[in-house]
Amino acid sequence: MIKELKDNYGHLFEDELLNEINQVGTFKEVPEGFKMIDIGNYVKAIPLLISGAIKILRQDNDGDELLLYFLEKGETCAITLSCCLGQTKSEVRAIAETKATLIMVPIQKMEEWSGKYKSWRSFVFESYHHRLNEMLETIDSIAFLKMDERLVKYLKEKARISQDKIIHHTHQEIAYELHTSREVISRLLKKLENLGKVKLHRNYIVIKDV
Amino acid sequence: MIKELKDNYGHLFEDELLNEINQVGTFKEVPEGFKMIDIGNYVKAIPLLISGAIKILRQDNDGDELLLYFLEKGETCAITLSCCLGQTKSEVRAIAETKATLIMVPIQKMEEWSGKYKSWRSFVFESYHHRLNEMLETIDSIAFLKMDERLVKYLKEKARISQDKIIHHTHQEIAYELHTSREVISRLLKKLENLGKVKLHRNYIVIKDV
DNA sequence: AACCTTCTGTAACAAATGTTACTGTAGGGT
DNA sequence: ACCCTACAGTAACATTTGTTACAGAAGGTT
Repeated sequence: MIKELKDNYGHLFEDELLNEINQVGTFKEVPEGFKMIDIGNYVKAIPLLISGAIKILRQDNDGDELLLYFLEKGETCAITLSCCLGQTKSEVRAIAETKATLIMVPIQKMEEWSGKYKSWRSFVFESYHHRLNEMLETIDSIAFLKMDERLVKYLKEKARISQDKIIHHTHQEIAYELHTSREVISRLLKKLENLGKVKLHRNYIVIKDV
Repeated sequence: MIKELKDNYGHLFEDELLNEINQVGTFKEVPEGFKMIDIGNYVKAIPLLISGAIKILRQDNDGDELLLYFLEKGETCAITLSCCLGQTKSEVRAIAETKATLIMVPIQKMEEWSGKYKSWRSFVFESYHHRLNEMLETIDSIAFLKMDERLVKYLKEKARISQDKIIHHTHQEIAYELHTSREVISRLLKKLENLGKVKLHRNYIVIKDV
């Protein structure tokens, strides 16, 4: 484990802390689509992402979903950190967007390391900072953009995260994540296809020029 | 100053930290409507709110606004904390919603106290936690609620914050904060009036039963 | 090949929100 | 008292988004 840890977090943490993480952390590999945390779950460990991506979703009382943002390698989930400290239930759902590898650190270490290591504090604060900005970005999209613009942004982001010009999602799945209906997505995708920006297929979409 | 400090933060911080805050902090009183931070500003001090409320607004490139949430007494602005650490520009605007009093702490103390005082760390983490949850709440409203529901929620929140059944805003001002048009707000307010939930007047609205 | 399920395309319509345009009026300033 | 300006009311219309309904195609299963 020490190698992946060093590669991804070596520039952030001092050797002593890396060693501690190595001792108490457990390595974990999850497949695409794996549900890591659901709404209402208690969080027992802090995930440090080594590879892959995790999508974070919000759900309202009627079961309507909305994609909030992605976690990528070298990042952790600030909402999880937040839950650890307050011992509160998760307000969001986390699902592996791609196959992912991570190191799970017991939550007790959180407070201990915060007092002991400046680099850990910086990491935690930086995570919060990053996450707040992602949330602002999400709010901007929902509040200020029309659905067609949101869809384009979504397709770009998905392609970037998976490093693939091919988006393996049905229109229905996209509709869930953007919180709209399948027909609306079909309609807008068809417009994008007519503009030559995408090529539509059954179960996947090829990004051409967005 | 020590009294207000003790009253509002005494249960959170140990005496030693309270004394430090008292020494390096400066007391500040701002009138309603005072613009405390604008988008693009660098943050030079951390505000600890003693009384009153601060509203936090987001703005897009076209100048369109959106109310994010309020800060109340005993709270600080996590986005500000975040800016302090990263030395980045503010992504939001902060305006006094009511007359407010606060203690301004130089940002250099932030890191120093985080290592030194567990209570300060808890306070900072708790602020982030609270703020992330407020952001989720805001996202829920924009994503899942219709404008009429958002308006009702807005009126309730304004009344609670100002502790006043009378909302001193024009329809245009409400429209800005909810990011819609004046006509839409007038139309929905009129509906609420017909339902007996509010009473409309020029420049103010009386909340009856929402 | 025949069948079945899931996905996509699309039209027609409904509802919500945004825009334009104009009227009346409250309330402050002179 | 008169005028002026900002605010509120409202109708008519445009646009966007959501809903219903159905047809047809892709692709796997038997």
